[in-house]
Amino acid sequence: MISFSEFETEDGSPLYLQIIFYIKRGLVAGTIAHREELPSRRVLSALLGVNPNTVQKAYRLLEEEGLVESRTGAASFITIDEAQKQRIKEQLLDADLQGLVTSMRRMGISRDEAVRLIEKAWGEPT
Amino acid sequence: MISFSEFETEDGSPLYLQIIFYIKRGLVAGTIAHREELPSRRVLSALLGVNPNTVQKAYRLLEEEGLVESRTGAASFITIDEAQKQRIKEQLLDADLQGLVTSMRRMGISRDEAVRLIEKAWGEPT
Amino acid sequence: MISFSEFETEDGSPLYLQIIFYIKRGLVAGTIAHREELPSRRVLSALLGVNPNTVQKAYRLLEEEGLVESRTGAASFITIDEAQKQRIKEQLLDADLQGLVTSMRRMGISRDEAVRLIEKAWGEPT
Amino acid sequence: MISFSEFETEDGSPLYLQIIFYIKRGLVAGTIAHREELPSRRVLSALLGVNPNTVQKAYRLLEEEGLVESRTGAASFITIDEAQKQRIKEQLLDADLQGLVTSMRRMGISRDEAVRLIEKAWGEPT
DNA sequence: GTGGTCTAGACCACG
DNA sequence: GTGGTCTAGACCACT
Repeated sequence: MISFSEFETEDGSPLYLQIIFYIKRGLVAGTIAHREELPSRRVLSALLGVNPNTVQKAYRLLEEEGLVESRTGAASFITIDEAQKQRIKEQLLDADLQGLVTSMRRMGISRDEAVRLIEKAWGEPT
Repeated sequence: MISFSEFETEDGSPLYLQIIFYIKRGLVAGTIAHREELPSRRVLSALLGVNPNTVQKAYRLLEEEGLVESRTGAASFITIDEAQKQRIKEQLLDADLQGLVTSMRRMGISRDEAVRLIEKAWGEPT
Repeated sequence: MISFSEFETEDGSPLYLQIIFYIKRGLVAGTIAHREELPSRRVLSALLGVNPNTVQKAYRLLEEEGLVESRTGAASFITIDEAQKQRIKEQLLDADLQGLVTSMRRMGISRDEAVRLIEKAWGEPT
Repeated sequence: MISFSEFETEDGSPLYLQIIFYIKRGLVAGTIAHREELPSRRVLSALLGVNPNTVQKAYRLLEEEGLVESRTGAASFITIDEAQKQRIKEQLLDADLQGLVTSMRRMGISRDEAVRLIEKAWGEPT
């Protein structure tokens, strides 16, 4: 069963997207695996303190993307292969990196300065 | 007059916030200076292809933050000092870095790998 | 539920103010009572033929004045006590009377003539 | 020359309409007469503390209604006959009375109470 | 179903 | 030409 213990709501982006990205990042890291079960809508909504409809929307979109399978009466579960995993990883990384580089460059920060800032923000070299 | 030639609309974040961040990053970099004029609502809205009210909302929030002054019938302009500039720089950097580190860690990426990815995304060492 | 059957849009004054005044007059008359529900944004906007946001603006301003309470997902309702009712009554009457007297005096109409005109406009002595 | 000494800006209705109504009420009362001169746009705007464009808009609308004649290089002046005066009087009175009666009735005020309130607001029986 | 927010276009007063 | 306000429609999260 997927754990949402590290989930924390962030900025102003829609909650259902935050849930989707949380799951996708777990898929990329391998902490969420093929055939793994998703918490039920009711359980997850209680866990995250959001509305069941919001969870449902996230699950529905993941299902439309082919990453989740649902069968009435049974738990939903993850379905993913290596090709999809690689595609998602690139998507997520691209979004993260492009945003950061654009932002920092616009702020007049050099590449080396950016690297120092990131190393500092990262903390211990995990 | 502030140039918006490098502005490009992004993902799902609100347009008025994108305008605000674009201006703030210019303030931090020094490419936008104290007493510099902002494009009028009509001009900027036409340039960005958005509604004049969206631009106005961005300007109004910047005014409430004390970074813009507006007077009916006259152009709006920037007002900023070094202390504010420093404060904004820290805010923007914090937001950028925290988001990146959280996302990449969750994806199982190591610090050194992250640095390599950023250097590659940056391109030439500006 | 508050009825808006007698509502009719008037001259050039803002629609959201007309809605506010309509409700306030009902509060003064007692035809709208404490804890009574307001029609939802969608229902009232369809009824009056205006945009839902116009209704929302009226409700929001009444909420800021402490006369309405709203909670996401639930109906908005009236909250008023006798002191507020009295204060509103005086405000409304002052506005009505001052406007009328100023206008008629400027038109060269005498007090007695004004009274006759009002009695005639009123029709049956309700 | 028409005097605007008693003019005072009111509620939220457009300034150019307030100027128009001020003039129309003077016409009805006879304190503004046929062939009387209007102050120039510049003079009146300075007198009322509003923008010349606002005065111009009021004059233009009065001209379109046939109540003002302008000749380039000369002062604008009033042009009105008894029939027009009567028509305007009825229009203004209708608007005043209907608004008052509707408002007070909706507030649950009786006809006699209304008359007393008006007499009190009027003050001395001019 | 509910209210909250974001985006959009027209009108007003002002310099 | 400028900024301020009113009206409008779509989307989001919640009961």
